[in-house]
Amino acid sequence: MELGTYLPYLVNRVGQRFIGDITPALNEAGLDIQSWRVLIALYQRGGQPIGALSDLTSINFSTLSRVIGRMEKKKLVQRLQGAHDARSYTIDLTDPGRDVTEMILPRAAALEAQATGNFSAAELSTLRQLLDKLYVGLSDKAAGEDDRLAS
Amino acid sequence: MELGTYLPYLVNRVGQRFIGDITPALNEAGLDIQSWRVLIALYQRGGQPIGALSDLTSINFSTLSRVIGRMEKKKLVQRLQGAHDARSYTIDLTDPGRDVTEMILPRAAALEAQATGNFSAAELSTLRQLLDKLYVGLSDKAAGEDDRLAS
DNA sequence: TTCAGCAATTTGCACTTGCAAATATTTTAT
DNA sequence: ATAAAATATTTGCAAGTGCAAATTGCTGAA
Repeated sequence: MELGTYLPYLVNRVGQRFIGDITPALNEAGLDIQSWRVLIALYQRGGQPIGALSDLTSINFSTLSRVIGRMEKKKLVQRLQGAHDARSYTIDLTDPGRDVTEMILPRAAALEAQATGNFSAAELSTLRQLLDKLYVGLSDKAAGEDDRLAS
Repeated sequence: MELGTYLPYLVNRVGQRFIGDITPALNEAGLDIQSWRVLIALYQRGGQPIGALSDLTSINFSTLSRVIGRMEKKKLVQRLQGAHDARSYTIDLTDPGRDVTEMILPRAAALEAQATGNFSAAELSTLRQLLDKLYVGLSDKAAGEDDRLAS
C-alpha cells in the first residue's frame, strides 16, 4: 500500500486544507468550523433535531450538543421544544444565524470554485458522484434513517 | 449552493466514516487516529523531522509534537537527534512501531477495499487522481517544500 | 395504571487540541 | 567574531472533544 493511493489519507489532507482555507472567513465572524457545518446544514435542510443534525454534520452527538449550546448563547440558533415529544428539541436558525450564514456562503462558494478552477465540469461532477458513492459504501454506524442517495 | 454538492461537506462525511470504520482496529492496539496517521506516514516514507511529518499527516504542528510525545512513551517511535541541526530531530519508527503498523495495515486495506467494493478500477483510479488534483488546487498554507504532484 | 425498558439529549470527567509565547539552535549581516 | 533575524520544536493555557453515565420523557405489556 502506498500512502499516495490510500483513500483515507487523500481525503483527510483535502479536508484539512478546506478547513484551513475557510477558517479566516469564519474567524472574522467569530465562528469555528463545527458551527459552520451546523449553519450550512440548517440553512440548507431546515430545522432538525440534534440527532439528525449529528448525522447530517458528522459531528459526534455529545460534542454537537455542546456546539449547539455555544451557538445558542450567541443567538445563532434556537432550541424549540418538540411538539409531540418533549425529549426532542428542534434546532433552528435564528435570523442573525441566517444572516451570518448568508454572509459567509459566497466566500465558501468562491473558495470551492477557486480550488476546482482547474477542473472541467465533468470532472467536478464525477468527483462529487464518486465521493457520494464512497460514502454509501462506508458503513453507517448510526442506526436509523438511511435515505440520502445522490441528490 | 446545495449541501449535497458542497465539496467540503462531501469530503468531511467520508473522512469521518473512514475514521469510524478503522477506529475499532486501532483501539484494539491502543492507538488513536492521529497516531495511526503518523505510523503509516513513517512506515511509507521513512523517518521525518516533525515539521515534514506535520505536512505529511496534516496534523497541526504543536498537536503533532504531543502526539509524538505519547507515541514515544509507548515506544512506537523515537526521536533521533539531527546530525547537522540540533534543533531538528528525526522521528523514526521503532521495531514495535513497525510491528503494530504491519498488524493493522491489512485491516486498513481490507476496509478500503470493502468501501470501494462497488467501484470499477477506473473509478477508483479517477477518484484518487481527482482528490490529488483537488489537494493541489487548495492553498498550501505552510511555506516551504512544494513538490508532491501525483505520485 | 403502572412499571420495566427504550429513546433523545445532556453532562462528568479525563484527555486532546491549537494558538501564541517560549526555548534552543543556526544563519546572516556587520 | 557577534548580535539580530530566522528556523525547528516545545509548552502554557484556555478551550474543545468523546466516552460512558445520568437525566428526562415516552411506550407497551401486564
